[in-house]
Amino acid sequence: MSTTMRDVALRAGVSINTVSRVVNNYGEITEATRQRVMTAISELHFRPNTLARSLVSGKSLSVALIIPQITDPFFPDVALGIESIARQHGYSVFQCNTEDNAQQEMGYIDALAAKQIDGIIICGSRMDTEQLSKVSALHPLVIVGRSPQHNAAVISICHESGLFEITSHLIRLGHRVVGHVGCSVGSGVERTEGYRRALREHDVAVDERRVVFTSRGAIDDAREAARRLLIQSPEVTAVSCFNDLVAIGVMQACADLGRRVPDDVAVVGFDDIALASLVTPALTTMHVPRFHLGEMLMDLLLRVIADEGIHEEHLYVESELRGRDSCGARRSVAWSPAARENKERKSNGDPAAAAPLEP
Amino acid sequence: MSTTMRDVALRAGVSINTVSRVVNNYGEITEATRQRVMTAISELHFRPNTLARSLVSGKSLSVALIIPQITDPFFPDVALGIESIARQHGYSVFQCNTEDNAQQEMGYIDALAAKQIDGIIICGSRMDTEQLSKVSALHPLVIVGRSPQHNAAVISICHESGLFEITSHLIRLGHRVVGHVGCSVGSGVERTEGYRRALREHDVAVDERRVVFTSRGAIDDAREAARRLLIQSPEVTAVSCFNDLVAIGVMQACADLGRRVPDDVAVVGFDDIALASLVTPALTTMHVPRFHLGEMLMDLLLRVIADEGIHEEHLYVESELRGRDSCGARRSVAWSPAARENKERKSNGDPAAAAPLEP
DNA sequence: TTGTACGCGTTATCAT
DNA sequence: ATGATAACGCGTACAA
Repeated sequence: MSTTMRDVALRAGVSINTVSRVVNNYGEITEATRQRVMTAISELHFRPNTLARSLVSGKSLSVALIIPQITDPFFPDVALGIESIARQHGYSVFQCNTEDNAQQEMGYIDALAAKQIDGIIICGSRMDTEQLSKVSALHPLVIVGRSPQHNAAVISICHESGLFEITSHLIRLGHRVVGHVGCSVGSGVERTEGYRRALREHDVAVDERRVVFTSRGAIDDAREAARRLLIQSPEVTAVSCFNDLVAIGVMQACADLGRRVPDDVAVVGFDDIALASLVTPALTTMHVPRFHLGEMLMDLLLRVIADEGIHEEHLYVESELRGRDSCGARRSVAWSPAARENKERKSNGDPAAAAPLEP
Repeated sequence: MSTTMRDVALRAGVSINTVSRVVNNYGEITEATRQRVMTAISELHFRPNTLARSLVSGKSLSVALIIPQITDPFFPDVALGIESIARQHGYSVFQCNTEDNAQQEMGYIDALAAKQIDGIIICGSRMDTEQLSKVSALHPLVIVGRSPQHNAAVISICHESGLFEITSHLIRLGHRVVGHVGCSVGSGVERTEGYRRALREHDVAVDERRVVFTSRGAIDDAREAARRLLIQSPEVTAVSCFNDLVAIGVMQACADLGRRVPDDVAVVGFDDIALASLVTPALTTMHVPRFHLGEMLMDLLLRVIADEGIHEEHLYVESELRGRDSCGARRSVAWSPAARENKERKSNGDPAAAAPLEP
């Protein structure tokens, strides 16, 4: 067992209380005794027992980060931002992967409550709105990326408007038959809705046969789903996707079927994970500032913890179009004069790279 | 504040002790009182306070995972394996990113000790051998990927023999001028040594001007380093790398300098992160079973925790050659008849894919 | 300025 | 079979 305040007190010839005072810089002490205590502390390598401290204070100085899949490259960046702010404030972070399983997510929340966690951050929850409300009523909680009203603190990525923007981008490039590979869980619903709105607002027909879904947003699933889409609706000239991983699956499906990207099919993603700029062709996508999102999440959680009681607050992180090569030139189209010029440049970059669209 | 055993005891009309008994299935109790307590527990939603429990038991049921960079795709897989086993045994995992900083690493260890952590897993430590020994003497510790003797429990990736194997693979393909982009920290030293041994054992001259280093094993650094290498030693026809990220940096540098991969320069990586099979050309690399490594680490840590006292044990995880496209055909070389055949196939796959080499 | 005593929520030893 | 009671290590009114 490690050394306790008792040991230090004995060694320094003072009471336990005095030790506590110097450890916490509280009350008044003679410089002499403070020194005696200090040396005793360092001689014995004393570290206050956080457990005992937490037991009396009621604060454990630890929070939990619940994510569906740490292996999805989206989350590590967020996790790093969270940990960075947490560290600065003396908080530790429990890592909780739910493996996309709502059951496991609830199991974690239960276990964490028993651990006297001070707060919880949930990214990409697999629970429903009602469950989240309940959790929010019981624990300081910050969630990311769901609809606004949870009587909770939430930071949203602009899913709907993001997919609206990038799908609009495809339409402006001249595409009239735009498919979509979505995700049936989490933020997938909102993102797909943005796709639909873009088509509607630009008077492009929405045909639900050109919309397919993956259940996990993983590359392999997407490859299969995209294969179905491209075979059933070979007329699509562009595909907007739930996220970058899905987009990469779509590009693989294109390769499988002998369709060239971007010449035959333009593909766009979402999130701008590192992978997006490394695949060939480099993926046009919406950049989401993930590290910063993590920082915002932890900052907000600290405020929620400080306020006792329900803390309703809703923030947004803006995403930003990153034009690359995967939706480069469009085949000649009467509609857009720009398309002609683009054709000359072949797939040498997306026009948006030069002139980003306004939101 | 949450409900305590006291509350339950009051409600059920029994003593606190009795509640403790039913919660922990210990001692003998009448079925009647057990039921009374059980209903009180569920009515009040009682969860035992882990902090208090830990304070008396001396075990916190939580461990820490220390890694240099969660954003390096190598680590999330390991983390997932660790968490998977940890969960099964009721342990929680603290996430600790050191940002490649030994100082921060030590800071974490200090803080964790105060948190009464039951054990620590360190991947890719930035501390030196002596510091690690000290830590190992103080806490149940498992480390990964350093030299055998730390009077600690360690699981090693076969760095040296892995790079030996893959570099040998390049030589067998006919390459006689093989460069190397290494990493100056962590396991980089051993890996580079494997590269050197491969050259020596195959009677290929080792020329240190063809060896350059990155300080972090990141893509951008590697791109710069490789640029230097390719300009200073344009005669190299193959490059073996510290890891996949570095290999990708090397491929980028090749693109920058107009050298084609694999036609002009063959490139091989290490680790087989998801990215490796997604870049173009797909990267030939050594596959490291990361999830399984994570499982082994946590299993071992549990044994270390069970044994009190120093636990010396040394396990290995084998890596395995994954032949892909990045070191495909070799230009005609008198030495190897196979090279000729390969030439016909162009870069349609690495020979190793069909016939993996024996270790 | 310093020490005493009690409580945080639980487990465990000893009575009853 | 159940109930007092004393730890576990620390914070903090309150007393000295």
